Amino acid sequence: MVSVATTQLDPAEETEPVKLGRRRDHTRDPDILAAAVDVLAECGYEGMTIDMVAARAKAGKATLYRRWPSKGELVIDAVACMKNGDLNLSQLPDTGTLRGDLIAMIKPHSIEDGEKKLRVIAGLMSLLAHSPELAETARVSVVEPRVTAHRFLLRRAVERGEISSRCDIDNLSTVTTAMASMRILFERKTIDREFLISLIDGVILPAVGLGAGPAAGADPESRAAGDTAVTAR
Amino acid sequence: MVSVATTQLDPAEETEPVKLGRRRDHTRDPDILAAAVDVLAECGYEGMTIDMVAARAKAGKATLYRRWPSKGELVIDAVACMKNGDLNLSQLPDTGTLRGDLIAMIKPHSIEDGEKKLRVIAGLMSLLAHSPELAETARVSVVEPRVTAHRFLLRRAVERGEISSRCDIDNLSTVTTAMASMRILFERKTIDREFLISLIDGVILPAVGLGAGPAAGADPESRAAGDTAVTAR
DNA sequence: TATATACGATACTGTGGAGTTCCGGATCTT
DNA sequence: AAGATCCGGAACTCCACAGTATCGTATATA
Repeated sequence: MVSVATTQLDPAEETEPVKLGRRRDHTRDPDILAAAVDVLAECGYEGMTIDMVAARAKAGKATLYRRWPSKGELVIDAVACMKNGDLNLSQLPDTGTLRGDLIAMIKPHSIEDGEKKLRVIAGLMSLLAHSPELAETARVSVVEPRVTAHRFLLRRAVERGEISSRCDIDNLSTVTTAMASMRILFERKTIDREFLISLIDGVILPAVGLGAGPAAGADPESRAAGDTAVTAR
Repeated sequence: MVSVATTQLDPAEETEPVKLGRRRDHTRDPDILAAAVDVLAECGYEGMTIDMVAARAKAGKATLYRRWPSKGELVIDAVACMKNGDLNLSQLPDTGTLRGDLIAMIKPHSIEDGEKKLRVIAGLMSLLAHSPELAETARVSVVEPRVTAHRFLLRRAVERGEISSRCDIDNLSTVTTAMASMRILFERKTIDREFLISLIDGVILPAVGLGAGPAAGADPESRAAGDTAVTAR
């Protein structure tokens, strides 16, 4: 993480207080980091070169090195800036039923966003083992928000009395993200609405005792009523 | 994949039928591949050098290049040779109950083996996106055997009448592997017996309608009876 | 306007690793 | 025994990329 102090007028600071001449244009930092994320998603950490990032950001290579001391630091900042996805605040859906909430979380943009982030993580997976800092940054940016969202919905279902408090909320709130990661990273398939609904109806809901019959899960069309009503967009 | 034809006496073959002099010692191939797997698990694909592998296998660098045309081909063979784990044949446990079977699958050696394989996969994750061949080899070597084993146990439970045929066997047989992968790759924790049992009792069994009460899963100690009896070793 | 700095572009340096070549010694076939 | 081939080891070439330096230009402060 690089300290992005801009104009820094603190008088009690180092011996170089005031800067003359042209100022560094920090409004371009997000573009550079976004370019880095793009290249990371396509090429991985080792395949990514500083020239690629500079070219995609329409910036000079030297400019990047003026702002980040090394490729590694740039990548850490790039991964950290992925955190701001779509489900940041708890303005999560509240449909009154757990199934309605889970279905309402399925949004094309969120899927696309998640797939890209997973591709980025895949590209620097080999670094995670040797860089705990990067590993934690990646976890916080990619998996933690999704797991937290699911945990929130499950806890609300408990408070609502819809499901038992004895449910294994910690594990269940991780299932969807884990299964989606597996599908993208290992099976090289994409995530679609049908797959996510099969997880909800075949794993999550049966596991909390909300299966259609006892231990059901097949025939998801039979309950499409509460589905399409909620999932506009 | 390199063709490991050794003595090749087929008379209808190319114009160079018989080899004179010292023969290539193919009994050392497994050692070299095992060394490659070790280095891969520790350093990842980009961090692995041919010299590392040669040194660990106590072989010469030139020897490796006599047998594999490139680093990439060596890695593909190394990943493929990981397939022979412990649960290869269907000599899986048969305890009479699904829970007993799942618990009996928890063996320290299997866990250790799985963790190492996942570390290998993590190290070449960035290649999987651009090399479908390697991706498929990795999937077949690491995830497919475990998912297949779970699917086998679940189907047997269906045939036994223990669980409903409407269970989502495809998804449920993937859950444990997906959750374990997530835990190792993202959370950097290790897999232990307690975690796997929490998956069985908190996710799998409730999802197939075998929860203690409806939608239970906590308090795994309350059913330790069928547990320790089965899991010797 | 004068000065100082940031900018994009390009050329340059240094390094690490893939792949090759050569060597003396060992091992096989005939 | 003799020739052919393999072995481990080490030196070598080649190249891609991280990081630096330079230059002409653009834009800020004073």
